[in-house]
Amino acid sequence: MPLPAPRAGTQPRYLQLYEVLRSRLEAGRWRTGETIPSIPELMAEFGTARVTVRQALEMLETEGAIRKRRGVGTTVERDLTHGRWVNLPTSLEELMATIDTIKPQVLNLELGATLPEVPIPSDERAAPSYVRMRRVHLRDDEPYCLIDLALDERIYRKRPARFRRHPVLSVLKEVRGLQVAAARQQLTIRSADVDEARHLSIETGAPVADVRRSLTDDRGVVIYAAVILYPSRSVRLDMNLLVSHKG
Amino acid sequence: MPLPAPRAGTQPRYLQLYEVLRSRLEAGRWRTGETIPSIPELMAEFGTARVTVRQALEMLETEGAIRKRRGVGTTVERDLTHGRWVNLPTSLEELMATIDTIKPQVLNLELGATLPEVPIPSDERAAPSYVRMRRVHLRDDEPYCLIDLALDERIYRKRPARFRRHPVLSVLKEVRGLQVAAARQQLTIRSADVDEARHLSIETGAPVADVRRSLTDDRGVVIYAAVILYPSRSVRLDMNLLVSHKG
DNA sequence: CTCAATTTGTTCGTATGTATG
DNA sequence: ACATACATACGAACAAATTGA
Repeated sequence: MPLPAPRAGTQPRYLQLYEVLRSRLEAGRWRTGETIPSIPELMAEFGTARVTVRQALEMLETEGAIRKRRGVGTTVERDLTHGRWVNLPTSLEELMATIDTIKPQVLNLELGATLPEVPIPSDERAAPSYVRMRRVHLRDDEPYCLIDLALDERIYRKRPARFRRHPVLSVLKEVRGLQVAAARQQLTIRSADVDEARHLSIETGAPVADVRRSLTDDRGVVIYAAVILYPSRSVRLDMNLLVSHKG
Repeated sequence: MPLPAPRAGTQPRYLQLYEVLRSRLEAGRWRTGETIPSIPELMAEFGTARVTVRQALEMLETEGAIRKRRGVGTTVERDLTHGRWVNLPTSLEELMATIDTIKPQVLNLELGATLPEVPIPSDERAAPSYVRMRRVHLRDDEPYCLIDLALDERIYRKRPARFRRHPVLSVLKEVRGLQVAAARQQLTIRSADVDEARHLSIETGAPVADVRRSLTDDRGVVIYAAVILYPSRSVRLDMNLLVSHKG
């Protein structure tokens, strides 16, 4: 009597296996040229059938990450350890130093708008009106983040064209007489909605890093607020834990 | 002619739908008692069949998040907006202030061990030997993080029992004559390995937040290093962007 | 009270994907 | 490669509860 296929999870086995093996390659468990565990070993470790292991390995081979050779084993072909991460800025300086070469693609622009849903302390208040833009940022013609931002309209009017065509924070430092008194960001992981997934070329429901930022001037007015979405696999955060907070 | 089932992605449709709807509930799109869109509306929005939508809603109903009533519609039962997040510390003070009530469960303890794979600057060096512990931290008897840590054995020997039974960093502040000169942490999102998933009661391949921390003393010796894994859905990071780095 | 519209519940048949042995 | 079992997903038709005109 054939055993029923006991599905440990919801994700197909061969994909789980693919993800795990790819993670290991990215983590550098084996060097380029080294031999990874044999198919029987992987069968034992993951408790799957031969065909299933092969299916996962085939995906990696198609990517050019590994190479299978009969009688030899499976070797690492391509170095995946330098995975392409977006390093999320953790200070205002870093944030404003964003490379100016990024060309945002504007999906949507609205004047006289309100703030997006960003956590704001009770002692801060909104500006009379904002420009609201929804944009996609591309890197190598691949979308890598989706932004819904609001900028104090009075500031926007000083350099509308530049604000439309460049990262807002990098333009902000050109504006004279602007005093940023508070800056915060909050990161959580959640599922991509249908249209969010479309803009980022990922799957609906896939995990994304949801980053919410706000900048406040010395009068307690929120001059900038944004919700930024990244495919979570491409996000990295480096934090210096020895810091003193200003203000 | 029945259309072939076009699988948009790899994750089953009903799960994608479940994730998205749950995210919307967590984001507070509808208040408790309010009616969410009808099944035909959801069918149209997501482009799925009736049964598939129902399958996703059933999962939410099982959780007690919603309630479906024939002829009436589907209403929000439980408030998911106050999701239980683990707030990741972003400074050493916060890190050391960890509540002492957490009871780690030790999976593994090894003396005379080496450092885990944590990014270390070239001007810092390892201690002669470390205690290496693998532990699971529980909250409400539910596992919420998995730690693989290394602590300078000379420091461990000063209070071995306390170091075994409590969060290491909270015990570290009791050690006299210790000068922490550098502290860093790095966060990335990746896939859970087989045994990692088992310890965290999640599925293999599910996204996890991989946090790597290190502490260095005033002589440039790495006294503590750890790889901590959280189910990524339960992680939140709040950052003050206006900081000045010490050192 | 009746009727129609809306909403969820149930059940077919069919096709395809996944996984085993 | 093959036979088998189970999961996923669609579309369609019909049933049952609720609401309001």
